[in-house]
Amino acid sequence: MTSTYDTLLSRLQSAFDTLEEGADPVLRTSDRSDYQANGVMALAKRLGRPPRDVAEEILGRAELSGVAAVEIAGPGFLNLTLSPEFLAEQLTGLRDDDRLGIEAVTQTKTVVIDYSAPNVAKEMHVGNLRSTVIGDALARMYRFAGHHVVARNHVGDWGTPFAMLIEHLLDSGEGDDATLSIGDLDAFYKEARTKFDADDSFKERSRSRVVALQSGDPETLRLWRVIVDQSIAYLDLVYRDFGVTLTPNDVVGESFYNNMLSDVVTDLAAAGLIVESGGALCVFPPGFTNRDGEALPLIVRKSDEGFGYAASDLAAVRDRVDNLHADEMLYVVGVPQAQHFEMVFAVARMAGWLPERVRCEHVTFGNVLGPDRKMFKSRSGETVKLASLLGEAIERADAALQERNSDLDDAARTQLAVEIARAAIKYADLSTDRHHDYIFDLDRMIAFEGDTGPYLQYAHARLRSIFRRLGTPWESPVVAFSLDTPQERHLALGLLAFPEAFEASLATLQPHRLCVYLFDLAQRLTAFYDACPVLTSEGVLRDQRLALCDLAARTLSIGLSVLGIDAPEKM
RNA sequence: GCGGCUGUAGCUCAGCGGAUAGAGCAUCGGUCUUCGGAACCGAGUGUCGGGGGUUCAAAUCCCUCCAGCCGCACCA
Repeated sequence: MTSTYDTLLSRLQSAFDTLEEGADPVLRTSDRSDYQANGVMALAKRLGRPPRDVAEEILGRAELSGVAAVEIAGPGFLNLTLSPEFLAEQLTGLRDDDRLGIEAVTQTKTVVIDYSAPNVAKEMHVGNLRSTVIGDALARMYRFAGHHVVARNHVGDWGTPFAMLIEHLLDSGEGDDATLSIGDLDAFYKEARTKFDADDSFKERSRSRVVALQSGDPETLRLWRVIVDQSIAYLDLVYRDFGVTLTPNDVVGESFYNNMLSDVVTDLAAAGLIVESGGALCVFPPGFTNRDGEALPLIVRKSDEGFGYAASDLAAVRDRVDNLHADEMLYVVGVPQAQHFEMVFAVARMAGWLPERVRCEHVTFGNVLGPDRKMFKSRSGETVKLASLLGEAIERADAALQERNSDLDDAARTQLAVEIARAAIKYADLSTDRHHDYIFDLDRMIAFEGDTGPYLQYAHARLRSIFRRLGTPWESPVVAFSLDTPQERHLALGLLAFPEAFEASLATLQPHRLCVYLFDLAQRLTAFYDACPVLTSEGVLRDQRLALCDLAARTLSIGLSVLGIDAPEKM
């Protein structure tokens, strides 16, 4: 079905086109009418005519009869009020559409989304939260839109940190390495790090160990494998706990690109892009300077002949374009890496590895802050582990559920607590503009009131309970939606706006737009719910209201699931 | 120094070229003998960091200043 917005837009567009080809009607939802078109003023300006005049002419040419009533207001706004017939028709269209008006794309693209990317030797912590949550939401949204998503979890399983770990492992005696738990590894990593920072000879040995790793020394690789295997198994558990779609198959870490790194250098050299500087092999993409105003290099091979992460990132670009046939590549990585990615993309373009047709974007995000507005840390000043974050959220959700003395048994209640906890954490992360930092406040995000994940889940569960109370399976009858109360109409308009909200959210890679939409819908819903009796109403009115409830429940369910948030049937 | 990001109601955040700047929380006041009250309705508060400029129209675009955060060659 054609969405309400698209229908209006195309009608208006035809009329605008007759005055100036391609003139933008600037169609928006409105608080003064259902929709408003603001494009007349700009057009009139270009035409050198009085705006209201132009508005009249557009009105005369737009085929809107049966669709919307239009009024010219103020300097030349077009205020559109949807006709009852059109509203009813659109709602009927939604009723029969599993996708609620969101059409699957006709051209399926292969979209490679690089996200999460923890370090395999460490436990996952808040620093990994946003990439994981935002990336997973984008992956789900792309899939729903009908694209082919290839998730890549570019874990840090290579290079100096790993060399450092192996070196430390040798120092302290390997022992029964097969029993190294991830908790041990985390402590182990910290020890190694401390030693690396304090001890120059250890640092040197680590650097040589990188080379051994990169050149495939068997003993080095054996130790490496031990650590990696355990880490991947651990990561999988965390992703499952959080309801993240990443699997071990998506783990394609830095190590994967190891055997492509020398080709990166050779091919860059062949293209005449490599410059040696201070013993390192570099590419100088134009437009990047350091603090002294000198050209800034992208170091592809370090002076110790080890490869840096620029090399593996370049190899990854080639792999994704050549072997995965990516039409679009997203890197969900924090903003501090902005310059690095700009340089990598620039070099890839210079080398001809990244064709113009491939959209390649660094999807940045801000920091997670504590209540003091500084980087979120535990009371003791340590980074907070995702497992403990979720654990605490689950405890609180569970406690809240127990207070409501529901009829759930322990197992069901615990499961529900998990779903609520995930929703709280994910929604808090997704619902603000990803560019901004946000303050992590568990009390607020897990509240059942306000703009929170649990509130949206509850809105959905309330609807589902209505249908449960019916006692018999309900199938939406053909109803003539008449929408006689303002709340019904308001809700209906909200339901019809789902496609544009979804599409805008996806097009801008900003999941928070979908969150804003869903919260607004939930508010319309509760207002409706309060003003319009459903089960106690009768006849066609009851059918109509049930149909609205059904649509709202489906919209919330799809909207939440596409964000990676569960929509429980019962709360 | 250069570059980037951020500065909107007491707090947390939407809005990013359109008509009186919105929501949640908190505060205050109401509603309803609940189709699940984990509800609804109403009220108040804003130099949209400051100052210039562009525009019929600026929180939104440009310049500048202030404040804060981040990045700026061999750690990823």
